[in-house]
Amino acid sequence: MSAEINATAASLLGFLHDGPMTGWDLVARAEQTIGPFWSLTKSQVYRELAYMADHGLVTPGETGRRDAKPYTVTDAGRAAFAEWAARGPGEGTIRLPLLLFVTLGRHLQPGLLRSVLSEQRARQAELLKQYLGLRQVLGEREDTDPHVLATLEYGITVARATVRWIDRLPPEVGARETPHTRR
Amino acid sequence: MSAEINATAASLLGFLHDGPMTGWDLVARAEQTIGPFWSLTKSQVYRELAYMADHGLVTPGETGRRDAKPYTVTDAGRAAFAEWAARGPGEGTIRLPLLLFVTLGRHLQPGLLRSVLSEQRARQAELLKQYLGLRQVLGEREDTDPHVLATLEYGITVARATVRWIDRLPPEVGARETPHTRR
DNA sequence: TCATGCATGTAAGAGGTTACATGATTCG
DNA sequence: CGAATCATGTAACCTCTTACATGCATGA
Repeated sequence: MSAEINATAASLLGFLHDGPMTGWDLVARAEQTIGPFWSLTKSQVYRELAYMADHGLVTPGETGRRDAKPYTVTDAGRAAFAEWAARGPGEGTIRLPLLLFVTLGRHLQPGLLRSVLSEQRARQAELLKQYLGLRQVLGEREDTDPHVLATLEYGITVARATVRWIDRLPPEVGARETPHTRR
Repeated sequence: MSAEINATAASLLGFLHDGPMTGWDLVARAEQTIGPFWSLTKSQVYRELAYMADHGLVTPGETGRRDAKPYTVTDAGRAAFAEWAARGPGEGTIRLPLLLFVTLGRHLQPGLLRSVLSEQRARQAELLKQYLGLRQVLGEREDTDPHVLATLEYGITVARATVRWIDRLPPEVGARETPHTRR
């Protein structure tokens, strides 16, 4: 049994399966391939890399230009990754501030929820446009990993669903003092 | 300017706008009305209640049966809530382990991703069924807050979208060693 | 030479989870 | 009387964010 790792470390190990990378590379890679669904900061990355190096899951290579320190995944690292994967993705904690906002809409200043929703709609529509553009580009390349494309597809699906959800919200949502509030 | 509060405290304050509640009540209420999109634990609830009582945003009432201590929101509390609301919901950090899993699918044991996806599909379908039943029940009652209903509607929309997304995934997703992996 | 991008890290604090500990009340 | 539910809280730990600090390399 190898060292236990968390999902953050596992994501780094996963990326390292494609070859040695520096912390900086990893941040960029995560941002590009799964940014919208898996946030991580450089602080976390350097911490997890240090932890993993300590436990022999990765080995630092020679420092290249500009102090770049590439890490390579070891056999133990691959084993730890496989163990993490075998545990499955779990349910994960979901915290969507927008939904909290909507739920509490009854107690917000008149108009606030409405403006927040229209802003969100614009944001999601913009995101959708970007995703569609990206799909176009990636879809044309032959070396695109279908898994990455699938993630993108999820983004498209959800962005689209969110926009439609906002459009179909009843007019009472965002209105002040819905009947049942009175007591 | 009143004390700064975080989204967790704000959610509690929001719920308290409907009348005094104990920590226990708040946990239950959150679970019921927004559970799937806004997780919180009792540890957090008691911590935030203590903090807010300290800062005069809520006042504990007399201990009722079984040590139940109901909290009432104060004017300062309402002000703090309004300030939080004025800041808007922000973008929020999203971390969906399933999507990370899919992204890294190329490096998973053959079949693992496939089984994870089919399990997720079942889970989402089950969730969808529950949501639809709940909508039926809540929709018939006249005192249902349309905002709560709207949140539920989002759950339905996304669950449905997720199921369809899984159903439409190309066969390569979950398969071992897609062409571009070879180097 | 100066701004930008590459590159690594530390420190402090906020937020969130899990396990532990305790006790009252109700219902069967 | 015993199990389930109600009810509060603490302690330890993990994770994540933000701000700070440093320095090299490249290109305009």
